[in-house]
Amino acid sequence: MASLPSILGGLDPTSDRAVFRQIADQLREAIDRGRFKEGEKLPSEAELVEHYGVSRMTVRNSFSILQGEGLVHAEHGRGVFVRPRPPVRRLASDRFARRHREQGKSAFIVEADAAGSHPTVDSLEVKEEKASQDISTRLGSVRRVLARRRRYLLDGRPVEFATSYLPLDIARGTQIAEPNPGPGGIYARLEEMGHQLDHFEEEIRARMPSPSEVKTLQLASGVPVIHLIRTAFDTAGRAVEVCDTVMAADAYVLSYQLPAT
Amino acid sequence: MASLPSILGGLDPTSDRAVFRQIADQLREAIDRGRFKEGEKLPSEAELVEHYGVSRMTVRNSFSILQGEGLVHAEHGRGVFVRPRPPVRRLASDRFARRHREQGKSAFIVEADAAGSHPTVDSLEVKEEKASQDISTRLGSVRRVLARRRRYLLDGRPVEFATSYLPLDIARGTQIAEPNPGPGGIYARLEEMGHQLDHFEEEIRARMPSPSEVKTLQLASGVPVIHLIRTAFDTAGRAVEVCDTVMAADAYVLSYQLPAT
DNA sequence: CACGCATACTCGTATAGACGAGTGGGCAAG
DNA sequence: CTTGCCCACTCGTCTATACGAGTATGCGTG
Repeated sequence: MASLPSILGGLDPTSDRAVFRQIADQLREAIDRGRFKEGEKLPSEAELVEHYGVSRMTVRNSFSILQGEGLVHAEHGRGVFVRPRPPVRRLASDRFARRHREQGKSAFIVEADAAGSHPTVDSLEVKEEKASQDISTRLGSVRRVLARRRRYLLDGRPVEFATSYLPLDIARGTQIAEPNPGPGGIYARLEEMGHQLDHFEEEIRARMPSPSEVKTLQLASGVPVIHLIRTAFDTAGRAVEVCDTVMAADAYVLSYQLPAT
Repeated sequence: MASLPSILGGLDPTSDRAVFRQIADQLREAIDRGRFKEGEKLPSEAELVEHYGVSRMTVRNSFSILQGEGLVHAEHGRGVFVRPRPPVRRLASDRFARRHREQGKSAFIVEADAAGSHPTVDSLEVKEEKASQDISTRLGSVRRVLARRRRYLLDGRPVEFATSYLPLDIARGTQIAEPNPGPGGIYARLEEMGHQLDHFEEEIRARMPSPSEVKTLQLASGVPVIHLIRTAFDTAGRAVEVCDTVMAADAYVLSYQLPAT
């Protein structure tokens, strides 16, 4: 690495911009310019204290800004590193097309294999429970539901946590209530059972994760989540499933096709 | 407000959870439980220093966690407040349907009026410029484009910043190159000019905002942005427009309909 | 009554120091 | 050579203090 002074400038004491912001600005610019590359270690707190002639808390303050922006992450005992951008998963709007259900494996597995990643699914929980107000409304005033929870990982990294809710009168006693719903997933089962699927509605929000989401998805600070709520409707117009998904935003690009009519 | 001890508990010195995290946890829980309501002022730093018997930096550290989560925001000289959740704008997948173009006003104005908000559009800039690598690719290897930039505000609050890019051979010299593209917007003009629209593709990402986005959208800390890139295709299969939009994530819910076929 | 100023309270910025805990490399003992 | 320990370096947590700057309130002056 080049010497610090050649990468980072000095402070402007006449500026009304706070010192820790100036330092953050310089580090951010250096990262943007590629002076520090992905995964690379930034100068240590002590080095920056030396370089800028400020106190350690001021340097830490600068780092915390960059952390909040999702640009860097700190590792205890090792240093502060430029956060690598993980490979993203692209979700296309035809991902639930019937033709994709005809294979044996789930969409997640097929897709990850094709991308050369190693997919895993865990935290499987299937149980009956009371429907929340929101889920009840979306499913048309049901009291209790079958909930299927699972977590998806790519190369060991959790990227998505999803819960499917189905009305009991549809799901109880069927293979949908089993841990393994069989080839093609629950949508294939629903169609076999006569609930011909008509369309899906997806609602998308983005926000910062709750502490429990940080834990479940092992999120670095400064990484938002995409919250997607999908409702599946059958040809009778009935909502037959609601799937609530929380995704690590840095691992996903969602893609949709809209008709112009 | 009830007394502090009745709302916030004490610290657990035996816990290995850091003190500032414990304090953040207690404040978060109090907010979640509604003990502090939206827009309400939290106890001041000094009060919490007193209550917990810790130093001020520790309390500030706790606040900075909650700020990063987007739960609270600080106002210099006033206090720290529970961040109110602003009214959201719902974008439906039929928002570009032809029937919506037949009115004189833009979709944004119509929709906001209906919701009882006061809409504004500003920062209008229309100019020819060199296409970025990405835009060029999306539009099919064009060198230069017409760029239309504008910012949308609801009740004075910026919520969205958008730039449309069009190939010069389509846009140059037409009303699309004027500040006011006329009733129904540029999509209406494109269709009048023979570019019958066939479908749109939208790509959605979520991430933390850059400093310039924080400024333009006046974002509070802890608010991510939704980055949406839409490409419009005509019936000849040509990409006739790319619209790059950055939205304050707390102001939007996107909604899509997908066919099940 | 209206205005302006003093003042107390708020958060913002910065310093200096202390100790703890995780990491990794080097060195010494086996 | 291998093992295990020590040490240097890293970030994590916390205290105590100081001054600055924005806000709001009340009081006194005009």
